Amino acid sequence: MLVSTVMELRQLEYFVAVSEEASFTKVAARLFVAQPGVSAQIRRLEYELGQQLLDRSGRTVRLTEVGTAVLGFARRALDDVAAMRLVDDFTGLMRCEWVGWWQRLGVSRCAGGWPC
Amino acid sequence: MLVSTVMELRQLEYFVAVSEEASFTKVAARLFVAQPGVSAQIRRLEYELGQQLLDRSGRTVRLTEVGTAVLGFARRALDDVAAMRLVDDFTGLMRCEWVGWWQRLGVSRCAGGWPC
DNA sequence: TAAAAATACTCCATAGGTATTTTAT
DNA sequence: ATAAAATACCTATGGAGTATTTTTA
Repeated sequence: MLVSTVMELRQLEYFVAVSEEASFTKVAARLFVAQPGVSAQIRRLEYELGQQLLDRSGRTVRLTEVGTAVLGFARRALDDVAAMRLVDDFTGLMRCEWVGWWQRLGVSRCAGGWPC
Repeated sequence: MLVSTVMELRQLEYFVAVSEEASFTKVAARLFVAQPGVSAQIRRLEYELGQQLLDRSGRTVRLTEVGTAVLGFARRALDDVAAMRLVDDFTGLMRCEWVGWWQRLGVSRCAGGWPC
């Protein structure tokens, strides 16, 4: 029984992945973790938000209305974390060559203040 | 000795708080946790990013150049998570009355596609 | 009946607390 | 000397794995 939880980035990663794969099992394989772990983490995320994000009835997993809205913010949060990892060790500026690579992945937002 | 870590939202919260309070001890008091926990979490964050975010030499804690850059993305990630919690249970749309409150806190970005 | 998700359970990593030491002014 | 951060140590929570059951088309 769930009592209290603290949202974790891992939960957002799993949720975003499931929204793409439409399958807990496939996500588990893709992320090299066990399927029950994916189920448990996403369940905790839903519990913390107090809302059902995924519709598990039916053979394929589908996003709920709420899940669709939450997904956008989850992606943005993960994008921010990804950008955080691209800060240059020395200058504190974004590494432009990496930003290019990063943008090719479809990340659309620009942090502003970049030297590029 | 640190071996492997997974970034957590708690670490970002602590880091942002320390950047505001300029003190591990004050943040611990403000967040109702013990000071060594704050130290440990921020140390893990620095370890994972491979970069020093805070300058602890001197009486007051100061952001490094890198820390300043990372701080912006940490704030954005936490803003995204905050927005995630404002998705309406039923409609999947942002609760506008809450967005107003939220914006008053100084959160500047707009998710787009809001009904308001 | 076959697939996929949920549940039961066990174990171990680690987050956090208390106590103490180190460091810097 | 004092205040703040780091370190040491201990405990307990919970994250992840394996095995199994439930559910749905």
